[in-house]
Amino acid sequence: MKEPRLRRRQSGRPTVNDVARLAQCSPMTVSRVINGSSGVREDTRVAVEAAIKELDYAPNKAARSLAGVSQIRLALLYVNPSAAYLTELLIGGMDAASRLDAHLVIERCDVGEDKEALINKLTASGIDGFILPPPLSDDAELLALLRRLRAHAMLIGPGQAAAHHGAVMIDDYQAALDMTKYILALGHRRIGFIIGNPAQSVSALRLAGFRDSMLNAGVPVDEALIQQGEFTYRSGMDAAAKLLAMKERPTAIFASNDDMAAGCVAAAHRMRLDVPGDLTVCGFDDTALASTIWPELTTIRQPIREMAENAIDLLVQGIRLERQKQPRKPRHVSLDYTFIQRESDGPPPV
Amino acid sequence: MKEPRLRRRQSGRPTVNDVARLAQCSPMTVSRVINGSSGVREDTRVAVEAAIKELDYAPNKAARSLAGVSQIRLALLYVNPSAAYLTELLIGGMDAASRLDAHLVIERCDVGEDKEALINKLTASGIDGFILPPPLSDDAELLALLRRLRAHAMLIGPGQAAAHHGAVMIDDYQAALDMTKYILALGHRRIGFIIGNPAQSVSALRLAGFRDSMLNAGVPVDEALIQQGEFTYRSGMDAAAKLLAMKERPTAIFASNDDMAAGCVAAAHRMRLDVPGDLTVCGFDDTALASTIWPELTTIRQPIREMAENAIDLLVQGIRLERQKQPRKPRHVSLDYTFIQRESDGPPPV
DNA sequence: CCGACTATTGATAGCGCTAACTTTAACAAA
DNA sequence: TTTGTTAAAGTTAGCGCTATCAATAGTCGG
Repeated sequence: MKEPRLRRRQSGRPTVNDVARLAQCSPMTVSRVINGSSGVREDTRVAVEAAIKELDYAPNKAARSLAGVSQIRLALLYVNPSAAYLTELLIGGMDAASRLDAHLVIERCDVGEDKEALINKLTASGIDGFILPPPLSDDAELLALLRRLRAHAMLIGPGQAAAHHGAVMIDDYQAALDMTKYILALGHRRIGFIIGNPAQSVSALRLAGFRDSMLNAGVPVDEALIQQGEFTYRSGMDAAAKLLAMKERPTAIFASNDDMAAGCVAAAHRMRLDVPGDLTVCGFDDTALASTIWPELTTIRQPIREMAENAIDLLVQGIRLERQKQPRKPRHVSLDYTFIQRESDGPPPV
Repeated sequence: MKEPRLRRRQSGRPTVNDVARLAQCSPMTVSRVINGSSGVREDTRVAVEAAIKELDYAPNKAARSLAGVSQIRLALLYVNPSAAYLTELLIGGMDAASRLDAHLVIERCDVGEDKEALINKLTASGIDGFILPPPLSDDAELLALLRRLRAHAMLIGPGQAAAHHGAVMIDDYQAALDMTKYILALGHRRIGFIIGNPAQSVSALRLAGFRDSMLNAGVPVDEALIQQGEFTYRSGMDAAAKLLAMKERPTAIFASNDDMAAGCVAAAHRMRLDVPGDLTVCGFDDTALASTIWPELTTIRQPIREMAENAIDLLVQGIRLERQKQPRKPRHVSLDYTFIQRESDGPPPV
């Protein structure tokens, strides 16, 4: 008679069998509960869930994937590796992906690139869904392409929610409204505004928020004080130079993002204007730059990390549902922004 | 008589069995070759390797990890989520980790935090190794702690290689030497230098590079032109303000990082000095800021992504070797930096 | 030339989970 | 009662890989 071989249970972790024993059912039933399949009586499900909780059981990922539960693979596309929000996006994304047991790949998608080829390559390599941060979330061509391919996609911070894709955003309009209201409350009346890159639809929203806030306050908008920028430092600096060269110059400038606001500060300094003594400057986004420069910028913070987490949650959920033959329905969520008051604002000079 | 069940081979991918059949051996032998175990005759190994290549076989990760090859888990610690290099570090790290089939977790390690508790928690949760970017790579206490715990760690860009941990770095001394040589070649003689945060040892290396380059060129160093900074924009601005207020002010300033260099530019602009017309400013690191502001900074680029990849490669290698009972020996590699010439330098004013 | 020994290779049995199929239970219809 | 029908739970058989042990071939001294 042979000796039985040595068991080689890997970790001390409980398995489906342990749970099954405790819940007095078969491992298969436990598996069904875990995967939320139908065909489990309510009381059985409760018993199994209790056992899972008691043992602090967590399914072994390798085993599931080996047994055929195909893993969800997501691609996070980016354009500019030094975009300030990318780090937070990655951290949030990786976190959510590992929590949901999805595989996340990061892929660069440059401006000039053949996007169709890239998407096809990724789809062919088994990518089930895409996360698109700005400015890709505003790339109509890309969105149309993804729609045509019936690919799952989740947009982060798009100006307007594309009906066919899910999206996670903040209320840019309301945030700009709030910021303007704040600047008005400081006593400013001549307020300059620098519009962002017109290709990104948040630019229009932020401008609308500014306009409506002025309107609400009954302060007429001097169109000369509204300058076009393109979200770059340089464009902010140039726009501010124009504004500050006017004979009746603004006492405050609200730039549609932090880079441009930093450019405003630089322009002001070149003209020997003190910020915030002679000029209030406010930004938008709370990127690293906002708290790097001096004075640190008063701005609006977007909860980037949380947005990434939400995007991945919803995307994974959507893909899982579709795999269970449920109809697809893109979800849109709006998260709260935060007003960050720092050192670049103050009352108008007397 | 029963019908045989449906096979459920998952993907079209070849398996060990396919390789074994082609190489005319058992799957076990294939496995041995894959894992580099000893005890396989040379000609057998060659045959198996050929078969692997022919079939373009890649082992199934889930199956291996299920079968007991324990996965390597690494933690990348960071302090400041908006540190400019973090994105590149993450991208490089994720890439390498997924290529090597290691699991990477990203963990924040704040300044005030109880590092011992954090490390213990991570170790307990099965982390096998740590990646430490600056400034953690210079945190003597943390390094000593890791050494005490006999944890694997890989430092990124530390000033001096800790003997007990591996490290990936560039030659900061040589880079500073090169930059200084470049500034000298432009014709500058009165060159200001802003030292970085003294707690990070790269600061001393960069200073030494500057000094030696001046020495080599036979240009005496005016100690008044060497100012202490702390790697922040504000400190760079203040230091530059002092330098530029001198009656015989420098015609060039070499700041030990980009944030400080950006501060220098701001200080110069406030004094109505043109950069580079009246003042040359050079930075170090090529962070996003360097190409955000105007004028864009001439600086030194560190190959951050590549450094992260190397760090993970070496760390995984070290851990694998130790698991095969080989002695541990920390490896240090030095990668090439790049000199990036942009718009912030020029000949001294006449 | 034989047994002891070593270097290779092979056979077997899982790792933890789930797809596919079978059985049992439960109940309505005939 | 018998039979059909369906819901719920159980059985079986792997997924692709490797640890462990068994077998085989080759080596060497006596």
